[in-house]
Amino acid sequence: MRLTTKGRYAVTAMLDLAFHSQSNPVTLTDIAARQTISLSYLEQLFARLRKANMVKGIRGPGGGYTLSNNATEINIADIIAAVDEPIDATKCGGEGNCQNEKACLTHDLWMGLSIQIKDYLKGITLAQLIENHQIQETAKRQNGDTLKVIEVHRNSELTSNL
Amino acid sequence: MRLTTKGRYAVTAMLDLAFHSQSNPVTLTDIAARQTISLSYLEQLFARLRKANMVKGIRGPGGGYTLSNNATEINIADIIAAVDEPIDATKCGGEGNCQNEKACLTHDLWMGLSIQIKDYLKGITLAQLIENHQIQETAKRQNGDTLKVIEVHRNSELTSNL
DNA sequence: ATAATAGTTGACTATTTTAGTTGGTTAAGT
DNA sequence: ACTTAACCAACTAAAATAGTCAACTATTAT
Repeated sequence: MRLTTKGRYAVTAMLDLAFHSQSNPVTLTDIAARQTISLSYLEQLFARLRKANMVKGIRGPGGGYTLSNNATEINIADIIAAVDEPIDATKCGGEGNCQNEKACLTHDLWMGLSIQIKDYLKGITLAQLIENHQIQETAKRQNGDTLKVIEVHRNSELTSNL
Repeated sequence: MRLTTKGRYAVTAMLDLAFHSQSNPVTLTDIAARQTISLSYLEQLFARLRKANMVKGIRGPGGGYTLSNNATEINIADIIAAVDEPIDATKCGGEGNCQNEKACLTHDLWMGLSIQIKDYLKGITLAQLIENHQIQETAKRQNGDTLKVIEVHRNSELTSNL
């Protein structure tokens, strides 16, 4: 699992799409303008998203893109995986043909962590992000807190969960 | 929070260090050989890790690097942050001087997610990764399962936690 | 003292990825 | 027909990643 600006663009664009494609398809031109991403770069990203069957393109006037599935079905890990082709991560070819066991050990550890991160992002959907945000917005309005609204998440269950 | 091969190298090297620097300092040459990372690239990474006060360099014969703190005190997010200078993520300068509220909205959402990921990685220490791995190793020996040992983590608490 | 070890520094290079550009073709609506 | 907007491919610029080279400095063993 890699997490680069490319993936961020994709997630941002998908979020934008989830927001605005409730009734009508959304054009890439609109997303490009709103999110300040170049149209052609968006085209590249959406070519991959379409291949991964996450969005549907509708041609012609009034066309644009819509989500293939409900926003509750689309998780962040899949979006990132769609645009960001994966890297092998293990130098030793994947299935440890590495002589020294200890050499592979840390690769192995990283792989484990990588899977954890992926699982974590798999558990977050577009719908959750949006809904969560709205909850925060109302909370913000209620107590007038300007910042650190999001800083709530404590991962105390992690150890027990591993 | 970004997650690139650079960060992976850093985490891998730190894991290697945590393993081997129990009694004696570990040289970058050793780590380079074990993890197949070029020595000079490691030097660059460790220059940053040292500045971030995560490792101590010991000069002269028998020298090398040791962890500055106990492996239980070192979390993954800090390692990555040390080598991977952060990007702004928001086009609108950070403190939303963006005219259209909706334009900022998705940036905002991404930022929220980014913080979540960071918090998540902050909760994982080198010691946990190693310990966790050993548990899995014994489990692997016990029931002879070759693969998908790590695939345990389910994030059902996520929604409630947000 | 001196040699060996090993960290420290900086400049430089190659490769890859990211981001954007240009210039089209194809499908659908009016 | 004409417009709109997806779709497609090749190409380019800029940045990040990964690695190289060479000189230098601090430490310690002999």
